[in-house]
Amino acid sequence: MNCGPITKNRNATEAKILDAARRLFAHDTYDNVGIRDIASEAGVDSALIGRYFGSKEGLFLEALENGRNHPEFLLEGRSGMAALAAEMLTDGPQDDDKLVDLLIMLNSASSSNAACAVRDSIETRFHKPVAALLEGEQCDLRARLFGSVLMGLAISRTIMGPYGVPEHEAAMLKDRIRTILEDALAPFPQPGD
Amino acid sequence: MNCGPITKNRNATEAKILDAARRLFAHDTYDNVGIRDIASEAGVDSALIGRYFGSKEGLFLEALENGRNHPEFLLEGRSGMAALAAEMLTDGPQDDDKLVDLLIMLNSASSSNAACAVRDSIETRFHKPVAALLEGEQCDLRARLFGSVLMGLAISRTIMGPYGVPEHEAAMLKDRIRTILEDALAPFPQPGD
DNA sequence: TGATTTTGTCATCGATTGATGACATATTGT
DNA sequence: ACAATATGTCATCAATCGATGACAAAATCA
Repeated sequence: MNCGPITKNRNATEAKILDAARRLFAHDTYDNVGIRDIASEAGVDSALIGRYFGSKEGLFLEALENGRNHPEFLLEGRSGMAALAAEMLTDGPQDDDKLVDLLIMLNSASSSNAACAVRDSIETRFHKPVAALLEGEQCDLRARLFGSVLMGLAISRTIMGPYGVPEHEAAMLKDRIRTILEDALAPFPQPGD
Repeated sequence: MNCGPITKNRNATEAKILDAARRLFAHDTYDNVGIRDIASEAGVDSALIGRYFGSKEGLFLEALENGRNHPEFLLEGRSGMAALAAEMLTDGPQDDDKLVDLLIMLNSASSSNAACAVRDSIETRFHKPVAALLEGEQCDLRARLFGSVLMGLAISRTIMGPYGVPEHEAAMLKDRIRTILEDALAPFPQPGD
């Protein structure tokens, strides 16, 4: 087992950087995460970020698109999607891979420096896939509504801390969140109804 | 009428700064709004911000607490609150005073530099008053849920632009948002139900 | 082993930020 | 009118940011 201190390895270093970046970007804004923070978290020199990823923005984009394309909960159908989201937002480790993808997008959405990239990413990797799962009219609008609500829940959890609810009430909260998210996804009443 | 160019007037200058600050903070993050931006928007020298408000953070706090205490829609009862929020978030001028108070809080919630102040403000000036209007159990939790959803809707509107929906579908969207917000506020089912 | 390339380190750049003291100008009070 | 104060302007500071070139060390290959 070559577990000794393999000192120089580009692939491993890139992975460490990317990992650290995803971890930090999931907990703070694009502007508030510096390349020195990332480098420090990754245990490498900050110059390597520029060398391997071109720029901070390049690293951010990589971190943004490195997640599993189409987060798993998108594959679970409409109500499963809401249920899983509710589950993730109430308990579960905040570093859950499924959440990280979302949080990276959502946290930095309001950083105007990254807004363009984030907006594209949200549109391409979130709204579109979600809308594609829906039936009926106004799929895009309903997908966006779903995303908006989810964004609020995620940011609130990140900023104000987890909802501190006793065990037996957490189930009710999850149910409520699930209801809300399903509401956001539900078709609008049609004239013919 | 003394409408001539009254050149030096501290009160008027402070008001101009505060106005500009509220306008800018309502459209962008705390970190992304510089004191030079504010000064430029207000048409004054940036040094006056430090002189009159102590620091950028001082100005931000002032802008945060300068709003009408208890936004009007908080006085309308639970369903009126949701309805008004839906109205504000879908159409209406984005500079509506009632919205500005909210947007200042919500936009900068994810800026860790202002997070502490914003968290306090959201807690004191939003969650608490909302919770006080509710009946039944878990008022604090339901108020926070309401705030979370509202935050998502507001940020989404700020970042991704207004929901571009045709006139006759906007009503459905407003209805849906109102439903969602009322859901967030509704009491949890009790064991005795 | 010695030459070459890859990988990591360090120092520093220019730009930007919030902040502040020195100075100029207007207002106020006598 | 003149001094005293209040208000506004300007230049500049230290700190931080992302970025980058010069150099050192390790890995690779002949």
